Amino acid sequence: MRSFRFRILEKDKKTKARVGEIATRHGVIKTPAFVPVGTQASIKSLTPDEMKEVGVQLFFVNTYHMYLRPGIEVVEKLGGLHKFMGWDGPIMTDSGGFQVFSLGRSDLTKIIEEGVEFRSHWDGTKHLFTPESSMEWQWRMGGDIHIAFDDCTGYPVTHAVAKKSMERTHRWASRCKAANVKCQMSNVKMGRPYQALYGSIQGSVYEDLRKESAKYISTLDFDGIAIGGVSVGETKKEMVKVLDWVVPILPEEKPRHLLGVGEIDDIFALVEHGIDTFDCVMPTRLARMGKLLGNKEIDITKKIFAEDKKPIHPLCRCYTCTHFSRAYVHHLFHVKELLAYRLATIHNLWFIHRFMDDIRQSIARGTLVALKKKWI
RNA sequence: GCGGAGAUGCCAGAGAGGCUAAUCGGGCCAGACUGUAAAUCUGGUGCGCCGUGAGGCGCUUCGGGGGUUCAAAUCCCUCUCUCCGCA
Repeated sequence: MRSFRFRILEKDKKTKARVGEIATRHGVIKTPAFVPVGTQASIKSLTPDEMKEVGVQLFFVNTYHMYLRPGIEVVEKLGGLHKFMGWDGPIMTDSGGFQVFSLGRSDLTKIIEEGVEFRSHWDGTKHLFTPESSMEWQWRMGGDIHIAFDDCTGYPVTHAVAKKSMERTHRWASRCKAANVKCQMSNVKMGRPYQALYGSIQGSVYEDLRKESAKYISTLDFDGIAIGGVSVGETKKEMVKVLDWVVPILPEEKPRHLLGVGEIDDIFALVEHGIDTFDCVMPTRLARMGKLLGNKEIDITKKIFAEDKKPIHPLCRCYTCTHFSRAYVHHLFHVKELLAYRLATIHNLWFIHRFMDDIRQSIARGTLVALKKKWI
């Protein structure tokens, strides 16, 4: 019995945008949805109550980080991710594949056919990650949606390198699928609910590779498709081209996730291409740097806000904007008070979730194009 | 009043004859960040000019004034002001 279902509710006539619902055993996700990143089982500085209040439907936890600390066993012993962190909504776990790229630049990883040898960024110890182990660990942590372990191709790379990397991702995808089948069988035996798995597409900025990857991953009967290897240094135009190539090949009825993109100006492009969910660290990271989202992004650390009585955004209804002045938030940043990061994160996530509300509504009403004009 | 210490760029604080237009911080300004080794990182921060660039040139700066020296934030004299002890 699959406690995972995706339904398309409305389609935009002018673009490929669609409104839908992903049903998981921990709740329904209205799509298109922004997925904030909570790498270490925490959206930095927020409590689960605050996450809810701000509109988080689903967020992203990283297997690599959780494996190193506190360790998969600890999470398991504490009853799985949901219980461990006190969040009862849907959770998506990433495979650790991105760390091939992000840590790889500092020589902390070594790719072999078997998987990836990681050097812990905490203490330098060596650890082997394989498609099978990533699947098992994600299964044991008990997230609702898992991502296949892929080889995230860097940028720029030659066609030959990208091809090799993509082919490895494909072999690993098959292994992930096989491992996942075993996990699901265990779930049935143990009376545990079904956990979804998304396959991951690579291929860098090469049309033939991207198309090949989209076709191959689509054949493996994943519950959803993730597009990876994007926002690794290529231009925004190149990223959009990848979507142009890939999305038409993907099965209509499966949810599509784009890995690692989500600046405000990207979101229209994603949604118009029929992307259903996308995760990004940007709103939370920018918040911690004092960059607050709005019609105009402001840097609250600037001196001009030192005595500004106005809220961050005049029309915003978030907790931060309804309770505090720019001057106060500026002060908190200035003295590095922890509350600064929290208030800023609340604002940015509230903002982007309201923005997604608008996007969903405008797709349903057929006014997406108009909304985009208003913003861009 | 006596004795002692000190006055350095927006702040704080090094420097004790040439390598100093002046270390390091902070502040300020600018930039970066997209499946988080990120409450992070990078750059700029006297004025003017030349060079695409590396860089170069000139001027004005280390409390005020005056001196010594080829050369002074650094040595000497003096004034002003601050601080600490003792009265």
